[in-house]
Amino acid sequence: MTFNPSALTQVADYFKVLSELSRLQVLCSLKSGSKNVTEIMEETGLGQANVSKHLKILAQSGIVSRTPQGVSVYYEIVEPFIFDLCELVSDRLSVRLQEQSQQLRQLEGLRHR
Amino acid sequence: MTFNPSALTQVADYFKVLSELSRLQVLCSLKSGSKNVTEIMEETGLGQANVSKHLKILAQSGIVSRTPQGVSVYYEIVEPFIFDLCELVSDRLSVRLQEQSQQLRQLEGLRHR
DNA sequence: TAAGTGTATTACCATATGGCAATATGCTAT
DNA sequence: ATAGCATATTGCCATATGGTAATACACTTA
Repeated sequence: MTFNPSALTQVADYFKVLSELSRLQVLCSLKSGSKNVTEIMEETGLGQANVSKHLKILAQSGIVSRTPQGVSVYYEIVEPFIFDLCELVSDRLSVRLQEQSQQLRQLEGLRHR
Repeated sequence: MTFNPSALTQVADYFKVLSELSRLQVLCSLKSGSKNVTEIMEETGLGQANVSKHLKILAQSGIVSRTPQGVSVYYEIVEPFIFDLCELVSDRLSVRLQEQSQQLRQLEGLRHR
């Protein structure tokens, strides 16, 4: 246990924010730049209250920023770091699949002896 | 939305596994090497049923391996990659704190003009 | 000021999940 | 075979959380 409990808790909470499909969808829709709630709704297909709730969580966790602008409110990624995390995980999952199919092929080879 | 929904779901699920303090504690206790359930219980202070349940989740998600050995069952990290993820997040959180205290100092400086 | 638009909040439901006690299962040794 | 230990599973409870409809709030424009 090289991590202390408090730090571990913070790490867990960070992962928790990224552990919901809807939030990842919101983040991905913000990847191409600042957007307001309506635009995010349209791009993700999520409901208004839902998007608002998720944006609040993302803003509170410091991943996106919130800037009211006239009638609407624009949100923007302030921690592109999260996309690095997502890509690392995504890559790792790809590698897994490759390894699995590799093992499958080896099994197939054995069967035909 | 450069990610497709299916891949995003898998990424979210991966983060979900890492988003619980108890599971991170179990993983950290395994960082120093293979351990059985009792050892993990002692090191983490978690209950037996609890540890067993979390280990099942970790094994199913392919992060740890399970090898029965006599009376006991040994678990082992098979994806050290997760520690990279944790460190990245931990580092990012540290940087945040530094930035915040930096901003605080700047505010202090302004107040004393 | 009133109407309209965009966003936030509230209330509610359904579901998921962590923790725990009790029980079941599995292995070992006597 | 039986007793004993280690692990897994089950059932239960409390809590947390996502989704949605309804409502409240904020800003703009006529």
